[in-house]
Amino acid sequence: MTLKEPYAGGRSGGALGVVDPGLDRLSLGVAARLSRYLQVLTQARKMGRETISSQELADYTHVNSTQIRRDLSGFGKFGKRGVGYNVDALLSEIRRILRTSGQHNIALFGAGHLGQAIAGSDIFAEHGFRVVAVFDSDPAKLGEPIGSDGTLHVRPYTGIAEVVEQEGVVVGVLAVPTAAAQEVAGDLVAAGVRIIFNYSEALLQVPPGVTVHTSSPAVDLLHALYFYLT
Amino acid sequence: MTLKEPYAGGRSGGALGVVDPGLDRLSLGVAARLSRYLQVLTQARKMGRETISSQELADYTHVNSTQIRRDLSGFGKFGKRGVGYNVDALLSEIRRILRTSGQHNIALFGAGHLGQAIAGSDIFAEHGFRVVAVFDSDPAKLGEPIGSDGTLHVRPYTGIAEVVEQEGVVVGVLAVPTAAAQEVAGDLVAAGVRIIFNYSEALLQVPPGVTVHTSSPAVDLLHALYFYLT
DNA sequence: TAGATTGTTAATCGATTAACAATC
DNA sequence: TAGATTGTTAATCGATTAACAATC
Repeated sequence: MTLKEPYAGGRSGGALGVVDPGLDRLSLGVAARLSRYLQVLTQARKMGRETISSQELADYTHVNSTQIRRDLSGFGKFGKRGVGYNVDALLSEIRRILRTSGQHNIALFGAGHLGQAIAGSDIFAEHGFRVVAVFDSDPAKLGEPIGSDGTLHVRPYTGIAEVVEQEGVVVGVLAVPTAAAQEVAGDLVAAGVRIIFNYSEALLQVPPGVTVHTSSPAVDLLHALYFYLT
Repeated sequence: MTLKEPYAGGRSGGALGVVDPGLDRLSLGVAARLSRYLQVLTQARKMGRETISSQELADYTHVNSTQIRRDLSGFGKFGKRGVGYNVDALLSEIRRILRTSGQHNIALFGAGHLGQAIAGSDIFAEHGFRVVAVFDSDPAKLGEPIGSDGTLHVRPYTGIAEVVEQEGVVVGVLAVPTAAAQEVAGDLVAAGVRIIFNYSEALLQVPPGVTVHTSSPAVDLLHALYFYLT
């Protein structure tokens, strides 16, 4: 590893020696960890914390504290020895590194319990994402208000392509029954969406170029239980 | 790496050379991946699939196919060259390796949207876990049926310790508002629970020896978005 | 000053990847 | 047979960990 190459997979920048931090492309691992730090910092700020140490971040994220210091030091010297990191300042730095400024629009499918839990979360708004449409094929739910800000209402499951185009949807979130997931995924792909979040258990078939991320609260819990119960 | 030591972190067994597979303790990484294979296999079986290749497993889990073959070959030769793995047989093998036979009881806190989504999931029953109690402090919800089998009803938020003892609860799942999470966590710890799943955004303070796993559907989505949107 | 914590190096470990013989 | 896929090795890469000087 050369001079100041950030510890970030470093496949770009290469021979320059000095790399403009924040312009280099992040590796998946670094991006994932930074977003977890961001989540803890956001919560720590709400709790009124002014500084936080790498050890505390490690306790909350289960990422090694040396790893955390190394991740951060690749982009600058954000901490104060003997004190820790300023919560507000570090939040800003990580937001800058992750380029969280952009506004990304999400379409949600399924207004059942999970869909309502997701639509009602204020996390997205806090991080620059926005749920712009909620679809459900149950006529009984049509028009029902959903989400926390009172502006969203459940739409019928029609006209996906028009909504995707008009609202600039870049991510489709599937909170539908497993049996319905493949159909919705197909419609999303046809509408031009390239990122799908699948909270069902379905094994989705999508063409190359479309990314599917599958996870659900119950499956997550299940995976983690294998860790802890042995 | 010596003779037949499974590729599994291998901190036990050591000099023996031949290690009884299935009795060795799994590393965290291997256990996590095996449980993901299990999830895909379970779904593949429901879809009527008889065999599956390491490449297909890789597509669905985003784990490298060589890694999958290596994970599995540490415990035996389960595949057929040119064909792939038999879904049923591999399911049994992984279940045996993960010792999924045990019955583990879960207490759920919060009967809101997320709580109902979790309680209503049939994943737990499929994998040998059981939600034995659901608590909520909202009097309007008391006695309400919850879950898919009709036997569970929402309990008032009292007598945690008694329920934990009588029902043999080993895991507490928090699907409560962020502001309430710390109080419930404290009560769970006092009742002797050592594994807590936190679906709120709270940064929980727990004594040493207690494991907290924090994640929520919305936060998961957020983390993953940083991958795909750049 | 004394204690705490960062920033950084070095060593080790586990995961990823490419490659390919074995074999179904 | 020919094609496909496993089981396995070797090389590389990224994560983890220990250690510690720098310094707040």
